[in-house]
Amino acid sequence: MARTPRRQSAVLQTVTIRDVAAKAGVSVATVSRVFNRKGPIREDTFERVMAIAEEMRYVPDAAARSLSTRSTSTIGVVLPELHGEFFSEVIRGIDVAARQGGYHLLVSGSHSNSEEMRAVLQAVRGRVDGLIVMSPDLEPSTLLADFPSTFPLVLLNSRVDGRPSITIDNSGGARAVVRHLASLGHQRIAFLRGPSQNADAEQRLRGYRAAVRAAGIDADRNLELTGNFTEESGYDAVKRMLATRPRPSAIFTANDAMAIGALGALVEAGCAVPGEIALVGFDDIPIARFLAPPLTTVKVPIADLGRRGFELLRDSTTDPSAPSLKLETTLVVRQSCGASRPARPRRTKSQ
Amino acid sequence: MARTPRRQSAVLQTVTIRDVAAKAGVSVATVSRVFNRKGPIREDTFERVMAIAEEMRYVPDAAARSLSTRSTSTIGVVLPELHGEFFSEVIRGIDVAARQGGYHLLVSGSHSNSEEMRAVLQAVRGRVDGLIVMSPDLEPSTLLADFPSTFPLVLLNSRVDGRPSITIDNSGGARAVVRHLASLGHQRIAFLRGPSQNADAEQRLRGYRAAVRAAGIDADRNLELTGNFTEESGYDAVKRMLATRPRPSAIFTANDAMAIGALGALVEAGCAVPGEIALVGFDDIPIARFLAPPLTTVKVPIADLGRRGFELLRDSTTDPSAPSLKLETTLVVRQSCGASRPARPRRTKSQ
DNA sequence: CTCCGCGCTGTAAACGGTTACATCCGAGCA
DNA sequence: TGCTCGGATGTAACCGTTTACAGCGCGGAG
Repeated sequence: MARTPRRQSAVLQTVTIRDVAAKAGVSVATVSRVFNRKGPIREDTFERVMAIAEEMRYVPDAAARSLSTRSTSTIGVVLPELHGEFFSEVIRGIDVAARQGGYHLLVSGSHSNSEEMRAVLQAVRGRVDGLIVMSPDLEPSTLLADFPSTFPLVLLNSRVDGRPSITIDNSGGARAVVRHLASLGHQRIAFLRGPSQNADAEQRLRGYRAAVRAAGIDADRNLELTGNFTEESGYDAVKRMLATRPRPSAIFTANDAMAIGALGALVEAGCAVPGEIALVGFDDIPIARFLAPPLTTVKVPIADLGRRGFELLRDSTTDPSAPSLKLETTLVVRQSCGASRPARPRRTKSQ
Repeated sequence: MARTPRRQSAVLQTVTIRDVAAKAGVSVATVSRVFNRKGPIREDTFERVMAIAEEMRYVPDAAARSLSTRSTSTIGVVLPELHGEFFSEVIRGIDVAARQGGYHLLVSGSHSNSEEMRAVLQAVRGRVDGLIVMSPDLEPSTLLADFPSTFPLVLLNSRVDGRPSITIDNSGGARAVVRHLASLGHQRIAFLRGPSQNADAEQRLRGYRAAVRAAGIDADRNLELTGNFTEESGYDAVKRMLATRPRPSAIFTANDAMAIGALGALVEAGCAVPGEIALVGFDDIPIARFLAPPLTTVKVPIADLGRRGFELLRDSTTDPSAPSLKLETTLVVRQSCGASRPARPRRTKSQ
């Protein structure tokens, strides 16, 4: 009862390891050994197999190899968003490190709610050897509940017990800003908060509060304005704030996007920056230095975040000691804070 | 001679379709049919298998499925770069469309030279069902040489005979700019070129030339300045140009990055924009509207590029008629061209 | 009552590699 | 010459699915 052998979907390569073996007059094991440079192979056998393989345009099938090996050589990257300077920079950081290490990247973004996020995590798992997850808004511990603790996984910008993670020194950055402004003589420094469920936003807030207390300057809770990381919310918050008295002499926004909005509101109100009110942001997105005046802000090492994330993932498979680490942030003084300094625009990305 | 059975690398799931079948008292075929909703299955069998699978936390193995099915459900995305607003927006466009269609994204970027590019294409192939490739600088036809013409593949922003592609109406956009400037009375419009091996750059140049000729205004070849899409090159070129006479009354740059550099040079020289010299860019990157003055430019539908790319790829597998298409660009008039108009900043990305 | 057809399910052969173990072969040695 | 030993290679089980085909039970037609 001859079965009709299944034939592949036309599109992919037709030449298998068996074809190569037959043509080279060796066994499949030998061909496999040649391709993986494993086990003892005679010089001339090696050459011959390679030549034939080349000639036949043989490329090992990734799926078959994965099935046998139990390892895809790809890692998954799950971000809340794919769009924007910030995330693309993270991905790039991971990409260069990963490719160097012989890994591919399976990315996925745009998961607003946790249902979607969970689904994506499930789908991606099984196709990857490890996962880099960034979930600033959603509580990650619940999302990761049904990942065995042995599954290689590193978190970016959030922490879960027992999982390695890479975070940013948000608090330190915020403290540096407040110290800097205080040293310039500011007594009333307003803080424009980010969304309260966002971990970064909360840490920046805590840094602000700690530094204000430490500097012994005005700690009025009315100085804390609410925003949600969007430019619009920055505009609105500052618009409202300008109607109140006494005004702060400086505004520190929890991210640069809100600083842009804030700047719009200030300019609209005819309020000189930094003359009447100084302005400082957080993130150092590329636009920051093109604002008028160029924005003083906190630089976060975004690409590093990605690179270190990959490295940590790679290492965590061999050494599960989970050495989470925190990356330094640095204050970038431009002109919006009042400590003026010239700045010639530098080269940026094309297109 | 009992072989020691191979056991998986500890990390991944241990429960296979056989385990589920055994526990549910059915055969593997039935479990498979339940999971793929294929073939006739009795209601109660379906429920029981599903329940057991859920309970055992069974997740089908992607590699095995791929091997059997000859289809990963992922598509590859190869870009020259991953960083920046432009590319991240392309990826996002692809991502949302792909996820909706049940596909995953394998991305790869940062290939400066064609050797690297070729290697990446090889590595990615076999792991994906199709490929979306963007290679504005490198000649794509040679890169794609050893891809059988049946391999599903679409090109972004470049064309190769017999391959479906999505391009942007660079020429039309450039013509619109020149027409607009001419209608404002400009007689001498300089053009700041992009790198000559870049296809987009060349098309924009051609559009500029055609429109200048059509408008019957000054077509002096000295009006064509050389640049390479970087901000720096824009700065340098305009700096040099300002030393010559007669000056143009408007500068049209082949992308926004160069416009930023150009603006820097103009401001530095005390040259009023648009008062003395009008300025127009191309791309409409997000920074564009935050420049002082806000930059008039050509908006290219970046996310569409990605989405349409995916759709074309999906369709091309069933219908290989390769309906390449060209996306419209639109002129966005802000203030740098002299046709003033107010603009309230709108909401942008957070963080 | 027999036979047919159909709905549901089971069996086992692929899919294309990797790799444990067996085998072969020639050199070195007693 | 017979034996050992190790390097090079072959054989075939196994990775976890999908799916062609076979089988079974049952209701209705003849």
